[in-house]
Amino acid sequence: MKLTRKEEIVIVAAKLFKEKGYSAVSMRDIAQQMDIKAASLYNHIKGKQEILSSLVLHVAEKFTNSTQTITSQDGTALQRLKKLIEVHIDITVHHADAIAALNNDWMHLDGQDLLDFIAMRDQYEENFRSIIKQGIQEKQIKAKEPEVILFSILSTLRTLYLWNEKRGKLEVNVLKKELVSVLISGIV
Amino acid sequence: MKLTRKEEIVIVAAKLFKEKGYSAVSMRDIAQQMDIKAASLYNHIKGKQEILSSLVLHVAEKFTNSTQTITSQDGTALQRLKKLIEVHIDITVHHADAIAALNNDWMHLDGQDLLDFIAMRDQYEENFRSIIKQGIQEKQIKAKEPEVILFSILSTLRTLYLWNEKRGKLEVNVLKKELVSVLISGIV
DNA sequence: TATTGTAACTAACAATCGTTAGTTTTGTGA
DNA sequence: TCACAAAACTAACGATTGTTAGTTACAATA
Repeated sequence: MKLTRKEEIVIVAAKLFKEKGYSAVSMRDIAQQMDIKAASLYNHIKGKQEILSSLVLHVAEKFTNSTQTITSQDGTALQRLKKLIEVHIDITVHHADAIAALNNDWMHLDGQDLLDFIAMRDQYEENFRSIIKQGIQEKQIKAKEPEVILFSILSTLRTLYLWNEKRGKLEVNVLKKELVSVLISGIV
Repeated sequence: MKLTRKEEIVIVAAKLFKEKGYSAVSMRDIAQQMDIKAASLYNHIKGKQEILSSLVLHVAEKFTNSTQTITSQDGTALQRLKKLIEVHIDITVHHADAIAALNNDWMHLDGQDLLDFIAMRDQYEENFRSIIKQGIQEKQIKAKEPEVILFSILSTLRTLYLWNEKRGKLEVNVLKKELVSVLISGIV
């Protein structure tokens, strides 16, 4: 499980991007954090943009792939929705830094990378939406405005990366159970 | 209701910050959007930092003040929690651009402004937390991990600014009612 | 030992950044 | 009409940006 030098750079950069955002982090910042000079980075990567796109597209693909699997599974809409939430939590816990960039810096992607990202993002969202609508049709989910439900769940999941450090003692499986319960059944 | 030139600048800057983030927006970008040259901005503001702090601290104070009022009101914890959510929605709908900066660019504040912001943010969060804990004690709210409940509600509220454009047809009062219902009573 | 590929280095580039100084235009009230 | 303040302008500054060119240090392999 030895990391390539490029992978090390991407990981270090992700931490910095999370703190200050892509635009506020310079190549010299990244280099300093790796104890080398900025020019040396270019032995391993094409440029700053490549760091961002490696970071963002890699984890975006992870989301897309996991989603596809679940959507084509058996069970009720509500069961698939729960499963979707759990998988999102799993990925978030294991890629918190990359998800910070995905959430906050995706607009700094350029060209085809940007188009690819938006396509995956839209597809991911559409997946959630259709499952929620199925749930309403099957009368498992309240006949509320589906967009409000979608927005509420996605907001919580997308911001989870911020909360991952403070999670602390709370084990992942407990977090999953509690969060699914709060999102699905409410708090009263 | 005539705006000062400084207020115009802050409003224009807020829109740009929302799109690309504080660091990626140059003074020349802001100036261009106002059809003047970058140097002319300095007749009205001290610098780029002042734009950010005007933007962020102003709306942060609005949140803080509204919160204080509600916390010292009568009623059950659950009623106060609902009221808190509604007020948050109100402020968000009317200051969506400023809230983008508050969410994503607060770390670029400097000196006392940064300290003031963090203090207000922590206080706001603590307010929500204590009301939730009261609700659990009064057995109106499920005895779930209070941090999970807090996180779930705050995440949704904080991300609402993103969703404000797509809200479109949905009227503010309907949004409030639906969102409070989803956050409190769940979706099943 | 000689060779080769990896990964670091120094130095510098053009472009852009926030900002300042000094000057000119524009609008308003006496 | 004149005076003054508000708000624009041009030009330029030093610093920092991402990146390139060319060179050197070091380890593994033949």
